[in-house]
Amino acid sequence: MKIITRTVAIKNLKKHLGQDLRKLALEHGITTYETGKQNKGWKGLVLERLAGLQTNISKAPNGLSWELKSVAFHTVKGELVPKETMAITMINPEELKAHSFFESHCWAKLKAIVFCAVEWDGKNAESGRLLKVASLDFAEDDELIQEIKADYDFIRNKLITQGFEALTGADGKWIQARTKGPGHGSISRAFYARTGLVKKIFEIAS
DNA sequence: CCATGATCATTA
DNA sequence: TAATGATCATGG
Repeated sequence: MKIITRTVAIKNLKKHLGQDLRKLALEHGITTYETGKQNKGWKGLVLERLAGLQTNISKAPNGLSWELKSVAFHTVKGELVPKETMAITMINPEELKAHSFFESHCWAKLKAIVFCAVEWDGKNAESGRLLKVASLDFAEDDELIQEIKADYDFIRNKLITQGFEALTGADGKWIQARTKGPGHGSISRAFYARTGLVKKIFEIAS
């Protein structure tokens, strides 16, 4: 199996800048929504494919390598802004209690992340152009990181004092602990990056 | 069956 | 319009 580094992945992804993701999905045999069903994760799968990855690094329980994320952007008054929040990683209550921010998967992923901006028009995703690819290297003393850490600590503290169930998407300024489960009664949680954070990240990366 | 991808639906 | 909470397809 071939090892894909961040640099290589970005290089691969940049070859597809400006292209239509939907078409690429078709070429790679990835189901989108055309089967009549709704595959909400297809863009992520396509991107992973384009980067040269196998389709199963997604689980990344150990966060050993880097993360590939895509964000939907839409245009507001001629300016490109993040349309939605972005999932960062699952929350494991026990690990959240045990680890500090810089020990967490959240940080491990955040500091080695590769963002893909995707233009997203409407619900059906007919035109999904790959807008931009950006890699990021956060420093621990970064001002922004300190604020994110504060959010992490807040959420962590709430988990410890009020329990896992008390967490809500309203917590946190830059990151949030939103529900995210299989979707049939079973509910778990994950860290999400708010749109403001996504925007900031792109400003830094530019 | 559950974890992971990320969006969709609902409400304020 | 924005924000939160819930949901779906896929792979192992």
